[in-house]
Amino acid sequence: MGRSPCCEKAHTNKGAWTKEEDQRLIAYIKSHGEGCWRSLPKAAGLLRCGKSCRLRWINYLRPDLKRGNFTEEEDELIIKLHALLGNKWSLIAGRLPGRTDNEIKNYWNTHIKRKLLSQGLDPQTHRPLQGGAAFATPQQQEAPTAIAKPVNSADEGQSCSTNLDEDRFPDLNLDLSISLPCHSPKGSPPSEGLATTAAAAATSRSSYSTQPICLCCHLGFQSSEVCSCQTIPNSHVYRYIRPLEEGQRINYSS
DNA sequence: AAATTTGTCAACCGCCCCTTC
DNA sequence: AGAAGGGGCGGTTGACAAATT
Repeated sequence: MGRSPCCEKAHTNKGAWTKEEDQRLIAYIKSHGEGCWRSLPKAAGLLRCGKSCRLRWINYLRPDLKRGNFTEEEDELIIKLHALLGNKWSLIAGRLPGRTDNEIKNYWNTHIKRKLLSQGLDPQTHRPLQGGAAFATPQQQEAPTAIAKPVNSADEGQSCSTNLDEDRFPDLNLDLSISLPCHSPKGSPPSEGLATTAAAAATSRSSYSTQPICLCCHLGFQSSEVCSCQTIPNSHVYRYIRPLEEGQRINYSS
């Protein structure tokens, strides 16, 4: 019994994608859209596993990808989001438009981990390593005992914010009970946008709150260019983060 | 210049969750 | 209600490039 394999492995290519395969995949998705990944390879004339096609598209071929080096602002956002969410790369990626979970995961493992270690921080817990007093971000340096507790499976979807956390980490609200507005007119779902879908998914099992929540504000970016919650006329519309324009920087000054 | 080490990142693997029947 | 299928996620691997010896 058991499950059938996701594809016929004997007749599929593996390894690096060729330009021709890329072109085939792009052309197919352009004309048919993203659909059933399982049947896509055959339909597109590709000798690839459907999962492989999906991964290639999402991580490399998608037109809205940002590419290029991570900015300092993105660094800080990743660190803060990781402190909140743990290794939930897809959720973190959802707050960084143009970045993929794979890209962020790689970046974390190759750069940020080392950066945190050099600052005397445990990359997993964000707590100071033995006897260390260093902190990850300039803002965190202002709260030398602040510790962000990563979400674990037990408390995922529940509020993890405490008064103690708020005292320790004034600029980083750890309340993860981000949720859909229960008073949303006609029960309309959160609006479009990359950033909203992940958040909605992350909270789909949690209780509903009555206040719209801006993740930017929660992460201490409320006065930055990134945060546009103040300017959104419809308070029912969730815009956790606005994509940075090319070369745009977050203004930390408050 | 060649050999070795280290770093980076695209891609794969296996598991889990959600949806459908 | 439960099994099966499909998509998505996180961890890991391996190929390649760059740096060092």
